[in-house]
Amino acid sequence: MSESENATAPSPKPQSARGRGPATLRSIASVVGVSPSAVSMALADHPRIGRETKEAVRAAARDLGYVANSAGRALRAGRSTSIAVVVPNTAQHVFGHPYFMHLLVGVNEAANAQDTAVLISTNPATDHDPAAYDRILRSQAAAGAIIASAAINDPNVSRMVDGGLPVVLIGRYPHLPHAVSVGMDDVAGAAAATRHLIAEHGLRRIGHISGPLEHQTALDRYQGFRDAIAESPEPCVQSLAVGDFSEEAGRACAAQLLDGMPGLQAIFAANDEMAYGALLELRSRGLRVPQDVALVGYDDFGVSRLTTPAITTVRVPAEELGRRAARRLFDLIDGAAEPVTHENVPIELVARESCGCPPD
Amino acid sequence: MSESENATAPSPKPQSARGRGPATLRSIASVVGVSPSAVSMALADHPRIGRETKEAVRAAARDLGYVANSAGRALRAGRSTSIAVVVPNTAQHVFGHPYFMHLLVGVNEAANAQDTAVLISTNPATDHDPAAYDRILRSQAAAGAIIASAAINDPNVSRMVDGGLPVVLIGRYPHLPHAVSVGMDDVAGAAAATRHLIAEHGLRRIGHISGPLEHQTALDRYQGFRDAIAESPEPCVQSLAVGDFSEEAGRACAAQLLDGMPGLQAIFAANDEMAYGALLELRSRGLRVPQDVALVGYDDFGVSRLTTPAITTVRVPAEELGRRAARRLFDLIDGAAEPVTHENVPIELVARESCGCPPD
DNA sequence: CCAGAGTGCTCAAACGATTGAGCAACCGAG
DNA sequence: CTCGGTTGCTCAATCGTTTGAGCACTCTGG
Repeated sequence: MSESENATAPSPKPQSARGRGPATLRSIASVVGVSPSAVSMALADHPRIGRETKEAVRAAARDLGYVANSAGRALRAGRSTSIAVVVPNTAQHVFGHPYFMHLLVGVNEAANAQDTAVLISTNPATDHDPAAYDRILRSQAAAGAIIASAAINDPNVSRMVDGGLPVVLIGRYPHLPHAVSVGMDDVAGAAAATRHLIAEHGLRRIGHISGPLEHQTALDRYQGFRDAIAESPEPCVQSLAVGDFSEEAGRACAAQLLDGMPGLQAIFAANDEMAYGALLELRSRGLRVPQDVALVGYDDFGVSRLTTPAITTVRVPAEELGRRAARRLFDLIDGAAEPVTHENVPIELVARESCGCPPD
Repeated sequence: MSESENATAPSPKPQSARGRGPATLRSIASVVGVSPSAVSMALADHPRIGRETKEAVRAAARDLGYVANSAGRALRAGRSTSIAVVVPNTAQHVFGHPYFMHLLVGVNEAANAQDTAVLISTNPATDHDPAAYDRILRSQAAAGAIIASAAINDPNVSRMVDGGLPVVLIGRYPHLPHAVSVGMDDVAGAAAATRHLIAEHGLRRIGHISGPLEHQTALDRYQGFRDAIAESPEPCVQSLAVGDFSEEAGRACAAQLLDGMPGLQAIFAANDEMAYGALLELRSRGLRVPQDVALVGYDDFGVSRLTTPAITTVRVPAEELGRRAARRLFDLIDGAAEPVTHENVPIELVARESCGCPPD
């Protein structure tokens, strides 16, 4: 009541246009001398706003460094301007894994292109909690979510997929056929790796160190391994040890394979960490890699390149995975026609030394 | 049945309590039969709300899976419930660096404890843009920011520090004495590493591969290197090559040091990536590590542990850095008395094989 | 029987952005 | 001169949450 816009009211209230705090539509409005609505419409390039007004508004917005308040916009629009990247199980080795970081780089890039912020969401160590990411999503802090590295049986995943929020899964989820997901062909990748050992290096007695079998990725890589063995023209002997993607497990599983299978010629590990563990075990037994036992890993996030010998591996294009997942999520959010439910990014065998190939 | 409870208004408005979409204060209110205000106060455990009402509200909130809409809350409160982690310069080697990920783990942990979301903010590749993170902060999507790995001369940093938003810097910023920062004593760390080469292994001719000297971290590590040389009871000879923290630079700088300083006995690299590059160069010249040339790195994010020989390094507690930075940021946001402007987390020398110490 | 205190709620306003409805001014055609 | 259309804005309501003010009621002491 004691207020007005362009008037020079001597009221003590600091309701001034150029007051402290970030610029708002109102502050621009009072500078330009129009209503906040007009400012909003001008910035949106609404046809019913005059050219001069638009120019004046844009100039004032630039001068004041105006950026729309995200809470106000989200509240009105009914949806946030952020997307969330969700990592359901925060075992340290998951969130801390380089895979996740590469994913994030890709997601971030795609999100930047859409002027969208990226929210990281994970569980605290105590998993009896109703899940931190659940709260983030229910609070509508994110317009959608990308879910990475979930176990097959994680009930949270299907709950979120059915939760009404746009969700893109990373990986393959055959038991959730209606879910949108972006993954890679792990079966083909693992088969290629195994076939390389068989066909290029003539190895016949091969052990596989798999990941935990409640992860689809572990299942698929094991499947690819068996496929390659089965399709081999020469008869091959296979063996399996189940690990948990950790270096320690790789070491223990390698020991198990070596003890259980005389004349073992090669080990294919479902990720590089375990391959490195296997390398340590082989080395400690005085076995040479690749001369005595050949070794192949999976992932190629830097680990495998650094070891001596460098580990032959299958490159997982995590960054591309993140990029595509984000783009798909934006399609979902924008309600674009979306018949595609699963997309694979190409994988690639990276032959280094541990399989017996010549060093570079 | 699609209508409100106590009012039998025949209006066609689908204002029903249990309508589609997420639960709101209003929907709880109409279930319980009180006003939205009462619900809000009940959930906040306000003393002026009766015990029975509180219980009914809490039960209804639980049943409906109510989580406060973050946009509404942020708008009303005038501040977001997220914090941002900002990485000003997105050269791939910065955002993609494991350091960043460890930082994120720590930040995330502390943020989870405060029911706060973590926003990742970085620049797209094209840096002519007014900066993506700038927009995030100006849009008030975050209540505060943690800024990681900024160059000394990055004008964005001081702008953000002075921008009114609570900001915690990671690292040491001697030219921004009023800024709150969390870092580590790189001078001491580098001195310890260098001193180890001098005192434990008796080396006297030592080269340093530094990072880009517009980074305080690079300056401090170089300073520590020189301090250790200067304080040595035996006269030492030093030499410097300036890199950019990349493996390629490490390799080139190692070549430069080897060519420029006859009888070089040791190399101290300002990070592990460059130490690894140096290792490759030494190896390609047929020089043995550590017998011919000893090698020390800095960071300990996994790389240095994996190489052969494993690289002696200085452990940077990135996770702890992130944790403390987040906690300090919450202090700032909550307006806690905050005289402390800089805090150091302890560093630790990790002696492995590349310096000449016995393997494990 | 009434003042005063205490209890338990409701009301209304506010945060900032957006948008359908509406209104005033003007122009050209009839 | 008036009617219809167009232009260029303003108004008011809305999103969901929070909170100071206020209202109705009960209890207690005098």
